[in-house]
Amino acid sequence: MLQLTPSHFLPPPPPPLSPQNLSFSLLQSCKTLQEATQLHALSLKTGAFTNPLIASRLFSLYADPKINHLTYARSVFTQIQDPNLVSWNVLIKSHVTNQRSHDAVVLFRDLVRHHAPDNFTLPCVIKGCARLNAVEEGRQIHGLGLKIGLGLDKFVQSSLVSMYSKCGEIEFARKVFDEMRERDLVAWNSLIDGYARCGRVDVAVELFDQMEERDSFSWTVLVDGLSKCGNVEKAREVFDRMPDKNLVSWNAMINGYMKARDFETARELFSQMLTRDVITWNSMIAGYEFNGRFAEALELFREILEEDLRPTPATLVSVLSAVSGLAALSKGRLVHCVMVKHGFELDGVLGTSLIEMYYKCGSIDSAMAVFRGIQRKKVGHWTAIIVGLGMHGMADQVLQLFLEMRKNGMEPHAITFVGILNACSHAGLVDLGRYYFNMMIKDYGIEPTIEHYGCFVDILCRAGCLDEAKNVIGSMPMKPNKVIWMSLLSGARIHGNVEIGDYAAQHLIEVSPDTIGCYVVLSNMYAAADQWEKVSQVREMMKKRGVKKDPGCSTIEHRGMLHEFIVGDKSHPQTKEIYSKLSEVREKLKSAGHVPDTSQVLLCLEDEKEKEAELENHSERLAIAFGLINLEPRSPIRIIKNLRVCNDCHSVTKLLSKIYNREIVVRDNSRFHHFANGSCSCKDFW
DNA sequence: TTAGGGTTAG
Repeated sequence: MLQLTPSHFLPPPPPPLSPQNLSFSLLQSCKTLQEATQLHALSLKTGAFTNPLIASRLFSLYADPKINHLTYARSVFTQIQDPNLVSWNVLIKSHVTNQRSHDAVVLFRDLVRHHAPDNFTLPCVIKGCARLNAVEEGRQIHGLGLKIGLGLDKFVQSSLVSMYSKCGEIEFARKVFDEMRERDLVAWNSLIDGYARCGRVDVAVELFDQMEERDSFSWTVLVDGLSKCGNVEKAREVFDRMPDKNLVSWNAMINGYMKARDFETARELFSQMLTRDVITWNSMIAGYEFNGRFAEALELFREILEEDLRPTPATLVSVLSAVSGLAALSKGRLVHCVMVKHGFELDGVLGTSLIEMYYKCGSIDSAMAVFRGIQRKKVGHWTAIIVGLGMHGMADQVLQLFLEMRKNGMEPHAITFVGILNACSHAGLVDLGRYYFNMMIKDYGIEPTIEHYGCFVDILCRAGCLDEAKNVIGSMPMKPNKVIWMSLLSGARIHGNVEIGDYAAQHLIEVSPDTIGCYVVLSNMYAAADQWEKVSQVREMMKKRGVKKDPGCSTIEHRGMLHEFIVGDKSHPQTKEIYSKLSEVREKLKSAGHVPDTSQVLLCLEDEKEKEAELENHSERLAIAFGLINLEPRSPIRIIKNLRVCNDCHSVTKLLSKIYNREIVVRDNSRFHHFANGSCSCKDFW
């Protein structure tokens, strides 16, 4: 709080106490936002605000890094009559420092209508271009700088070296660097960073060795550059030689080890660190998450909370993604609580992450609730919920939301259409799929990517339009990938077209000989067509190539713990109860008239009884039995499976949802199935 | 009245 002491009112020697003098004197001593707003109010009350100098000083105060209130700064700026170049520079700089580089560049365009920019303006806006990766705009500003005689200013030049380096235009960076009359450390460091970023580590090291003087940045950019290029050993050598290791270089090393999947060494460095910042924690968490080590990521998040550190949005993005990977819904709800407690806004990327976490954990209702609660929804939020509903097979709602989205003036982008096409595919909507595929191209001018083709081909294959699918594949401007051939193969299996199945399998094995799914589906297709000799051939091929079928694995969460079951598992402490539940299930299914569908049993079991027994031990059955035993009677049973659900498990789960009057949600390797009251949301297309 | 340009996660 600003203390209004008598000296503020009676400054010696006594000039006349005009509102201007009062304000100038107070503005100089002002340090906090509260003081600034008090002065702002005072200047409005006394009329001092109408003086452009007072208004400019007040504006600079709001933009000052210590106060940094961009909204107020902008608002005051608009009220300054003819703001001078200094005020413009301050405004642009504060936008760049507040991650609003796009606005900074737009403001720069306004500025040049009123003033010639100076050697303060250009480095700022060039940095903004670098942040945006807007090399073309940067190049134009470079040209402008040359035109107005700022081409040899060392700040302008080194900002250009940095901008070109960050945008991957290393030759231009080098050119500017070579033209510099006075190359200081900043210019050298930027260039080394540029060479390291584009993978030319040898040049980076050479430049580093040539330097007469180095500072901590020089060492750090080299350590980081080497780490990023996957040369973690060399990075460690430089790091070990580094005289005063700073926090950034430790963090860079951690990232290097994480990238190299050397978790032990990353962890070792982490525990050796005497001081850590939030980036250290984020690097560890993101590293674990990126490499699929979700439980370790969540464990570190728990430690962050225990140490009373404030997570950042970057922390939460990684953590939510780790939660999704494990489908640990209750942990996800806890993270959501932490976000609410710390007052994180959901208007940006965090809203998207939260929506994704919920639908990937099987709770589309919570995903929808988050979506509805976001005040200023952006395209990313609409897209996330559309993709989520699509994965949950809720095509009607997808199409309804798509309409709503467009009514709200939102322009769908390429991924929105991936979500829509995916929904059409899961719901078997072949005509609508064609309609939206064409709408995307004609109405929105979006070039279909391989993902769009993947969905579209899948739509056609599921609906049995196999010849049309084959034609679309032939007309694609890019090489079909394994997803596309896999769709055709699966479609051929579902619709019993062995000829097209053979054709698809041939291409699939060519593109991706290690795709296990290919052999499984192919084998299932031959099995269903009673071509057992071919089934054996496929098995031989798998053996020869060393391809093994991943064992089916299902997980279920109970009281914050994840329980994992593999096919035929007998390791769970509740095994006895689980198998006795399975016997009960078998009886109930039998009385409901269920006949086991053994057509997809890959094992060459001669005996029908053996085949049936194999099905009964499928991992999701064990998980469902566990859920029936342990979960509250009315709570949904949510299961995550690593493979595609087999035909028989699908029919069984439908029946069980009716027999036990339970909602069962199964996430397989590509989508969700909501089983309730004897039917599934996928309408038996999957 | 600005005090510039260079490093780590996402």
